[in-house]
Amino acid sequence: MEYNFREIEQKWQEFWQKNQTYKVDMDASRPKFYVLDMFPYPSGAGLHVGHPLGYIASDIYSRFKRLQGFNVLHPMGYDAYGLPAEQYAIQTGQHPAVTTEKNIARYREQLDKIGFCYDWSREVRTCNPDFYKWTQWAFIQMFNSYYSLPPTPSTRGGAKPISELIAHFQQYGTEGANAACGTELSFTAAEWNAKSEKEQRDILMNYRIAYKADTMVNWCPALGTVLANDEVSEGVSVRGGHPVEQKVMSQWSLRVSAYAQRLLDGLDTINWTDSLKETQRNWIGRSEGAEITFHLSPNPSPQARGTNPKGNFKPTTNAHNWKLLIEIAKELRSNQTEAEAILWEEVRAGKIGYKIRRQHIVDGYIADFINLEKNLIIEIDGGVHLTPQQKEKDQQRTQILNDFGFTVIRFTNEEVKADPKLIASKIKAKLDELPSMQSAPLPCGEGSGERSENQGEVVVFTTRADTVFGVTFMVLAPESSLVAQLTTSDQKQAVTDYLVATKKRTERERIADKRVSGVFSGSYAINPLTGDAIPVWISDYVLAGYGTGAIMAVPAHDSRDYAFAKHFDLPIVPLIEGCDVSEESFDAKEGIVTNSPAPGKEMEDGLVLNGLTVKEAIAKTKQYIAEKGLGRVKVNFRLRDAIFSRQRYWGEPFPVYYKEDQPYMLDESKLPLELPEVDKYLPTEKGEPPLGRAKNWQTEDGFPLELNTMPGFAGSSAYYLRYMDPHNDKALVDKNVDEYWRNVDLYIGGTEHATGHLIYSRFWNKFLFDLGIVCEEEPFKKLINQGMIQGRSNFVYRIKDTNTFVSLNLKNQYDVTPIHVDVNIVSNDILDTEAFKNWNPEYKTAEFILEDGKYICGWAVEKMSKSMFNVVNPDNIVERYGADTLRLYEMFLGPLEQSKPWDTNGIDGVHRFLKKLWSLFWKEDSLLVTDAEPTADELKALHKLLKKVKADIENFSYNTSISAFMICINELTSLKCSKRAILEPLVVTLAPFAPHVAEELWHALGHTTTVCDAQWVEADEKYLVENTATYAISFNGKVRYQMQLPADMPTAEVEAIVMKEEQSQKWLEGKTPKKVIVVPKKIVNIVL
RNA sequence: GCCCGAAUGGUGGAAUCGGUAGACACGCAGGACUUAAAAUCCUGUGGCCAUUACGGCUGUGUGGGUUCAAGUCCCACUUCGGGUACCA
Repeated sequence: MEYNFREIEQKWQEFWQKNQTYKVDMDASRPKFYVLDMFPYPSGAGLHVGHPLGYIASDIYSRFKRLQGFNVLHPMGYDAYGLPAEQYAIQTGQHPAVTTEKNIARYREQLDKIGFCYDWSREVRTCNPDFYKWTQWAFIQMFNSYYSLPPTPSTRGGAKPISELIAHFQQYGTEGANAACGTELSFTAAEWNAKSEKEQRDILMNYRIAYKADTMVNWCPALGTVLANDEVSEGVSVRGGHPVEQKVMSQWSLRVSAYAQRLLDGLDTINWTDSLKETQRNWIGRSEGAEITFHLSPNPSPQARGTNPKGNFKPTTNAHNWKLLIEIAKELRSNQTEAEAILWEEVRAGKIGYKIRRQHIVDGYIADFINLEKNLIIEIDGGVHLTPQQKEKDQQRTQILNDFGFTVIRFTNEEVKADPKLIASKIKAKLDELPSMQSAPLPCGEGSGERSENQGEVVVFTTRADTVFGVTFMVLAPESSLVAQLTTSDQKQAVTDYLVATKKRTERERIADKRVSGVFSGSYAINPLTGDAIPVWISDYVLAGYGTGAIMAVPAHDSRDYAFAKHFDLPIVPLIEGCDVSEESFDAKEGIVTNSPAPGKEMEDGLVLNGLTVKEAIAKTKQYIAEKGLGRVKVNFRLRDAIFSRQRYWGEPFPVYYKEDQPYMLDESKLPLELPEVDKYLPTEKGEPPLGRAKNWQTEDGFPLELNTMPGFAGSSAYYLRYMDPHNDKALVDKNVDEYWRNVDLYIGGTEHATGHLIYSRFWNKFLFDLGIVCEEEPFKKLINQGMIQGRSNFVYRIKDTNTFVSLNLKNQYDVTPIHVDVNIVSNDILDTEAFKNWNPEYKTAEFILEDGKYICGWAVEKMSKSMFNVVNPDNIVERYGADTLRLYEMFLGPLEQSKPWDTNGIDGVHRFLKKLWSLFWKEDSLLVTDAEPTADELKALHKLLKKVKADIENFSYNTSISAFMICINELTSLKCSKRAILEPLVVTLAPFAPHVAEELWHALGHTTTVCDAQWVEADEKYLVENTATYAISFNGKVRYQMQLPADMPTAEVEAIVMKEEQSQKWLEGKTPKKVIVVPKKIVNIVL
């Protein structure tokens, strides 16, 4: 009997289907094991040989576990929503549901041919309403939840109903609320209760886990849509080349950042590769540091006013006194005189038509009242001002202030108390007559009732608090809200130009680009530790989304700051003893601190870091700024909230409607909210997303429904739970079912998901865990990354301007153009010239210059893609060699995790292996299997294999286990062994790898039930004992000859024998060895 | 730019804990069988130099280092692949 793989494979695939061999049910009597593949996106191109790589690996593992007695859940489904289907729909007008359905059918057909042990009764598709119902349901739960932060570091926070937060606000306001939020708010219970429903809902958005907020997007007006960074290059869309700009858009987001610490901590509990965990750790990006507040220099500097040339300016505020004065000003504000209090009531909140501030610092003085628009200072004098000395001092002071461009008017306490309204009107009259100052006023100090804490200061986050003495400038992100506030009128044009330029660049371009760009805002800030005034710049190397959107620049110790400082000629102050910053910054966190403070700039009660190590200095600075109220110690995460809206058609609709512009959730009974039909898959004329085209896209009560849809990761975030209980319409997953299957024991998929899907689904699962829906906090216990299969392209070489093609090794004699040729008409790099002529009409008349009668093609490793003509379909391979050969060959190619090019060339080897295996059983039509007793050699060959294969499967080193099979079959073939006692365990061991041929041979051996339910055979060490060992005898590390010695010979004896050995004498050259090293059973090294 | 991987014959790869580099397979060369081809089987196959040898030298991307011993550990670099937040 021939090894007829086509017949065999078809027969057993039908058998498995008929017997429902792969159907799985809960079974409390057996331990569970859940093996999951990352489900595919069903693209129009069909499955290529790269896809099954991971599926085969997981299939082998599933079958192996089943042989070991586990109840194995191994499902498959489709990630069916996505951009390519939508793009195709836009181009062809075909409904994406139709093309997706077609693609899925093709995928399924291809998958079925490979003989996977999936339980297809559990299939899920993310685009099915009964699946996305639960995606929508989870979204509603997230909207109705907030994240309760842990009150102490040792306790843990979690998602809680938003109603609990509302109850807290009603009773206590924000005090003690401890909720993760977007911006920190502060209000009392009374204030909360006084707010309208709309105001309350607006505030709650700041706390919900699914919330709507303004975010920056790449907006392409011409396409009417938002683009990924991928789709934008040099400020224009990759598709069509239309201009793209950064735009603010209100979008749904998920508060993933609230889970940052738990996502980080959870990594320690799961069995993933270190590199993948490291990637996630970096992505989450926890940094411990400090937030430091830099107050703005309160009045425009001469430079900003244009009176001093650059480089020769003098800050108007007496910078060294700033820190001191701000404290006094605060104190004065709370201890103001009676007259000041009375007048304040008359002029505050713009009552006289001008904005008046009080206790404002100007130069070395604190002005009682000030209007910055017209630079008017109003002083209220008490009794002391009447003495002649004081009068003189006041005169001097007035003079100085006049020099800075201020007008000063004075009133006495008595005048104010007598008629405050009169004084107020006098002030107004004075203001009316004064001209407006050229420079825009700096908002600083007292506001007029609105939230004003952040006005007049820049808060930065730094992990290098120790470098605060080396801060020589500050940089704001272009998107920072402070930019508008801090830009002086002189700089307005330059800043505006810069912002326009930046708007064209995507975030990635900004990060990747080393070119330095930036613009001076015109304003100065005060370094709280040195009192120095430092310029505030704007540059796109600072990102709004990270930290506070502003940095303190320390050019001596940060390379980006260094490049910026060099470019704009800003000072660089080294802070580490002995470091050289003439060529580059010193970024390392090591060394002894100096220049902190610089000699001669010490302040009384000031911070001194000199002489400390960097580590000590960081700790000391943190402590200092916390104590002095200059900032606070803070943990910052790089992980951002996930933007959850897409302006697309082909995605899950949001279960959201709008009433008076406020989003509300649909009632759960209305789920699923099904995706409506639209006439075109394009944005509307108004620029709304495609759902804006849907008719009657509203609730029963007539409220409009959300027009955005959910992103790609929505459906993939909890699909592994749905497989457990795929037909449940009462719950995402039944509690008992979840408690049986718990979580995924083995997850196989590509590294490209490391920071997307694998973060989001961990977040999603933790959220469900907090709600008590699932019993495990981590979804994927063990994760293996499969490498990418790259394409191996073939080339033919056309002689220029002819239709003649020259073989690879002769091409240098001609002027040729390499042309991609379909790899499917090339075999072992030899072109099928007839097939080539028929491949493309253009080549119908092609002529060839051959070498040795063959046309040899060139080759290169490239991405597997249609345009390179290097796509290899698994169907073709299955047709030619069978599924078992494909399975073995994919695994034989190399280590699972490594990327490698697909090259069909080697496939004959594994096919030959299967034929050799077959010929151990069959010679023509007679079965060779006997019941004779196996010999020691035969048993050794088998048990070597059993041991190796088990260890290899557990290490996912499938390529070496296939080598082991080949070695074993080669040995058994030369031993002419066809004994049942050997072949039966061999078949069971092979069954996970090549299930069809194993099933066939299993039945040939007389079994009537499936080999899938056979029992795994364990290796027995007693057959593997070696009596002798081969020693490599080396001199100075170079192996010179080999020697067989008893395996249990003591090392001293080995040494003695080797030294006496004749061959050793030659290498010893009469010398006495300095040292002899004997490694038992391995090597002897003689050092001369 | 930043983060994570990878690099070994003509090719895919092996070497599991620092101990004989190249297992296994492809390809290639030579041979057997055959009218011939396919299939199958046998032999050889990292490079260089010798072939009188059961011979010598060299060799795991590059340059250094640690060690009796380095593909494996350390430092610096080169090239390639993946990710970089709206491809999936």
